[in-house]
Amino acid sequence: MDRRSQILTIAGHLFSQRGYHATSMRELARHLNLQGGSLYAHIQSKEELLLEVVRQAAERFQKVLEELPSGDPVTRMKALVKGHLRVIAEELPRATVFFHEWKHLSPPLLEEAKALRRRYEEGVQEVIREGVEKGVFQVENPRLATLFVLSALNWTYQWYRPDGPLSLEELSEQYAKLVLRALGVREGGEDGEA
Amino acid sequence: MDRRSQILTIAGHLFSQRGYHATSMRELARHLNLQGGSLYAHIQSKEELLLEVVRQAAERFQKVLEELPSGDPVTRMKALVKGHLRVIAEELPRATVFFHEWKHLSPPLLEEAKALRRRYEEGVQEVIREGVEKGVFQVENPRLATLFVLSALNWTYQWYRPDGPLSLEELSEQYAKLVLRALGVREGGEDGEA
DNA sequence: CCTACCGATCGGTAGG
DNA sequence: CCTACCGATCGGTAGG
Repeated sequence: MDRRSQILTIAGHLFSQRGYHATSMRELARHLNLQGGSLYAHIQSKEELLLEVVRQAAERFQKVLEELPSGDPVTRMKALVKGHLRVIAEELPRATVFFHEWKHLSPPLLEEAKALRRRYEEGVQEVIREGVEKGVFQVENPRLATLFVLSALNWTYQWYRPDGPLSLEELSEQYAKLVLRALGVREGGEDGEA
Repeated sequence: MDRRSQILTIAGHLFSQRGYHATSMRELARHLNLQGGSLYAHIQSKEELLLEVVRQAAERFQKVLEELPSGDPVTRMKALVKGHLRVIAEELPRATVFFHEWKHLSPPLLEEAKALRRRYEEGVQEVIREGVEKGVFQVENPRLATLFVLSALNWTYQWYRPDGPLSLEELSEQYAKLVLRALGVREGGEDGEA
């Protein structure tokens, strides 16, 4: 891992824990055994650092959408829920920055962050819309259903901890069931009762 | 509204928009036509201000729990969803601070904020647990179901805007249906189809 | 990657 | 509630 990647990783940790504005460049430098000013040999500005972390997270989430299995909407939705939760589990700091700290970017860079988030949300919306069109999902308002699902998914970064009581596998299995039920899918997938 | 209440209201707006650390006391003072130092005639510290805003929001959310109708779990859950969304609609800045900015408090005050949030979350959990015990809600893991519902509810402050396409009434009606379905309640409440 | 520094701004206080 | 101020810290740069 080159120096710049190291900086990005530590910046992700600090931004997610303390928040963007509460993290100073000197503090970041200290974690890398550098002097404050030395950071600027590798990066342009604090804000560029924030955007870069957002980009890394966006890439991971986007990959989940791209690697979704083709097939019936239930299978796709399950894979989406599991993939989303896996990214959060594996990339908690970056995911946190993606969900929150992006707001502290200012106009030129802010637009890119918004676009990255919008792109992902539209991907989720597409999966749901497909299911509705095929009559598999039964919801009155697909847009609202999407917001509901995104809300349930996104907020998980607030409470999910890798060392929690539920394994990622169990968690995402059950979470997928809850999502599918909300979307009006009648019980009885591959594996039985509810 | 006395001066202190005004300060708290504007602080809520600024903290929710720019974030706690990105809001300076001078900026807050400017919005109140004061000099920076004059704020300290009414408050003790910036951090006390943050906690106070959290307290105000917590009070509103807690009131929703206290005023829940007694009766069957479905009715109670519906009222909870509607009440929660109404607080977010009516108190968006304070709600935002309650959901996010509280993290920037430090240890003595932080504990109180955590306790306020925990109390509300346990209230929600109780409503769900009741429904499960009475056999009205059908979920494998009540704790996880609670986290799911809280996630769906809490994240709404991120996208709900009072001037959006859906009225609060329509929104919360449909949101309640999605929540109830996720909790395994079969269709057909007071008002028909899905 | 360090040393040394820049101007700006921060939260908060004293004294009136 | 204002004026005037405190020490600390901020993001970033020059020059090596």
